[in-house]
Amino acid sequence: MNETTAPGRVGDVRRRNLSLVLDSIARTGDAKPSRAQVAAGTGLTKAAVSSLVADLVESGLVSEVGLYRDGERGRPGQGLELSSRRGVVGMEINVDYLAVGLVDLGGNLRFHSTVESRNRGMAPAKVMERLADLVAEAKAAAASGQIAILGGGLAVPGLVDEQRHVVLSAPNLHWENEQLDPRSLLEGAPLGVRLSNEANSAALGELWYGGGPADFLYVSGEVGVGGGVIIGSDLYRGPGGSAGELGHIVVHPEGPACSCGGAGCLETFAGQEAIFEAANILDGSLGERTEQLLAALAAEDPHALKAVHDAGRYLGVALASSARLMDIDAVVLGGHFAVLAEWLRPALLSSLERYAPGLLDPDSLTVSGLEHSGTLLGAAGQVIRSVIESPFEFLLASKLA
Amino acid sequence: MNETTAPGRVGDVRRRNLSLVLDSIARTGDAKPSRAQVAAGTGLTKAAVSSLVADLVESGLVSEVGLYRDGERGRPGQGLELSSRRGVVGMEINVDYLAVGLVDLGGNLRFHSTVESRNRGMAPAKVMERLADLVAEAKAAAASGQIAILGGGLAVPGLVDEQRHVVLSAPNLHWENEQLDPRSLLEGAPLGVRLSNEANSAALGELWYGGGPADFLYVSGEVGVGGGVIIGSDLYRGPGGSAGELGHIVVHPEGPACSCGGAGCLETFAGQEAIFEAANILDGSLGERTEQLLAALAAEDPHALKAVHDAGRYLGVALASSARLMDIDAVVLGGHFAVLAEWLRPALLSSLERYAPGLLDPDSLTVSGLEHSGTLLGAAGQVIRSVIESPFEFLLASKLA
DNA sequence: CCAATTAGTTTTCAATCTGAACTATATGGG
DNA sequence: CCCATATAGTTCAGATTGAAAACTAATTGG
Repeated sequence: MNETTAPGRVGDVRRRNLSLVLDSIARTGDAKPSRAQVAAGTGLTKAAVSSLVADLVESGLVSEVGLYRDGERGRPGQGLELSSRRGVVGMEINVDYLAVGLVDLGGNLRFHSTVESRNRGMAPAKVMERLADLVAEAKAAAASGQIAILGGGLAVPGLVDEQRHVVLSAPNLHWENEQLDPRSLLEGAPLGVRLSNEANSAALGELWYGGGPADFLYVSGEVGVGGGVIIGSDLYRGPGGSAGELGHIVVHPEGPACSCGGAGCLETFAGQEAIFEAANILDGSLGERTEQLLAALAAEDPHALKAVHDAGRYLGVALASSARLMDIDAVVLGGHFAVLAEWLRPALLSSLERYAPGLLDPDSLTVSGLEHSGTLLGAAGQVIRSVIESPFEFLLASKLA
Repeated sequence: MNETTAPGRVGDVRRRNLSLVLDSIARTGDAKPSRAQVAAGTGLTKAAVSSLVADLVESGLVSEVGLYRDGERGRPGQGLELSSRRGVVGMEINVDYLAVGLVDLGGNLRFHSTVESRNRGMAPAKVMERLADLVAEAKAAAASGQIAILGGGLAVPGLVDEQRHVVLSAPNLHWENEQLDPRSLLEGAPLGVRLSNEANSAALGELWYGGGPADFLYVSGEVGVGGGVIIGSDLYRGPGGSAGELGHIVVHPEGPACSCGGAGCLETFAGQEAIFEAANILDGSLGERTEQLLAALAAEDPHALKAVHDAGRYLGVALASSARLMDIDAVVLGGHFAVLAEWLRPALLSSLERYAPGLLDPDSLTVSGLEHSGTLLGAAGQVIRSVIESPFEFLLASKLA
């Protein structure tokens, strides 16, 4: 007898409606809706919205921004917006860089800083130390902008246990079962720091801040090939929280061994290392090799062209299978794949047409426009969304404090 | 601005709790819990449960079944159960047979009948006519058992549009965009007839009535290879309702053309036709050929052994990819695969170990125990679940009638 | 036969939304 | 300048609903 659902109480109605109102304000975004508009948009009465908004304003999540005047007759409304005085720190640890950003509740990136850092093989504690320096900059920016930091989101290129703050496996960093202490980066932030997977966060960034559709597969070609599955405007995490491993879909049963222990995985054909190797580009940092690859492609070097063509072809195999299995009809390319999109796209589309004809409209294969801030925005966005989805808990916490 | 969520009203609490109570009674199943036990199980007060149960009893969904006595002191409770006087008709159209069953709200199969019928290429209207004869038997059984028929579920081996009652594509029946009128099979049933995919229904049958875990992939080897994805004790349907197409995962990029227009799909290696062909068993009906195959396997015929071994190997490729992508760690084999499990299993397990080492525990690869009634139970079960999940709507409807 | 125990009902209360009436503040025509 | 009109937002009565506690019902066991 699994004791699943909690009983409905009268008070639940308010929890839900607080979230509904907050979400409505968040969606309307720059339009800064009045209470009356929120009422119309949500289906609640003006009376209920007034009462709900009062709580949200008191908690500091929502602020009134002057009068709303549209030339019409009648009393003007008070514009409402998610407070720009509350923010979340987005953080990213990747193989060759660290990045930090400050995102306000409205989703505006108020501060952003990236530093190169060869993190592969570096001890997690050391990396966290470097990250703390960057976070200090973000804190300073928050202080000067009078932005209260509510929490943070930290994205890493690997599987994570969100609850226990453990990086279970990040092969490209050479990390395995590393216990982190991300909370210490932002002491005093009421919502703490949320650990997440880099590709999943990038997918969510695309969804919330990049204009992504309600359902899509996000494929990130970093050193590994990561993925994020967005279904119904939500991240599909899977029962154990590690769904979306597009890089380890088997695309050729006789393919080479993969770092995951399997064989024939997409990553062995379309990972950065695999592409560089096939293109015969072996020297330099990742950034330098990317430059060389782009130059070779521009010069129509046959090795480079074939390397990218093959990557696109196998990416097509993986996406055809995934799209069929999960019934998804849109794909967003990120990371390395976004950079290579021009050359990758034709091979990918023809591969999709071969293995799953008619399944994906070419127009629904798009490239992320967020570039390097997508992961950051997504990591921070998860904390922002958690507030929008359960403001009641936040209200309670802020009332106690 | 997508107008998504409806506002929470005070009355929603009762809707939810009606469902909670009904679900609690359904789960407890044969134990026939008292109101006090339901209260303890749900977290509601006895007062609330009393009031909720009163509505459910009045509607006929729940019945009181005498006194509950356990030898303890104190007033005995009234046992509660889902009414055995309310039933749903499960129906299945498959390539070579038709089946009908009558399932009461408690999930008991009260009547079951199957007839052979070569439906491949037959006009849908003709098939529905034959099905109606079987349904008449089920109606008679319901009448003699004083069971009121609330609705029906009809499963077909193909993609369906549940809302419009259209079979979009059932290649093995040679049906394409066929408009059915399943409602006419059960006129007067308040909940109508729900059209569903065969593999999805079988997966749900396994979940509700076959003891399946909360998360698993169901693979049904019928003429085609179908699949159902169960996540969090619910069917994953996908944005367009056609998720779970395990049969069309690409398992070899140089594989043969598939009936779906693609190439290298699992179905071209592990579908019944493919296995029979590889085993060199070419004559007779599907049932006869299955007998021949089993005999050949028992006789250790090398063609037959290799055919099944290859099917298992490619099934492993597809399951490794799917399990990784969706983060699922259990598999249930149904249909043909259940019949062949003894020979299929070793190849499948070694394939899984090769392509996704450590991902699936061998113990979590199981065989469906429901045999041919799984699909039927699942098809009917969907209607039963819809009542359990929103009894309020049912109460309203039955009050109007 | 009565104390103890458990089941189920009744009563009172608080939370919360709806709907209608009311107040507040703007525009625009005479 | 003033007032009709229109829109925003607030206040208040009414309805629904579950929690909590008191109460009634039915059984066991000494």
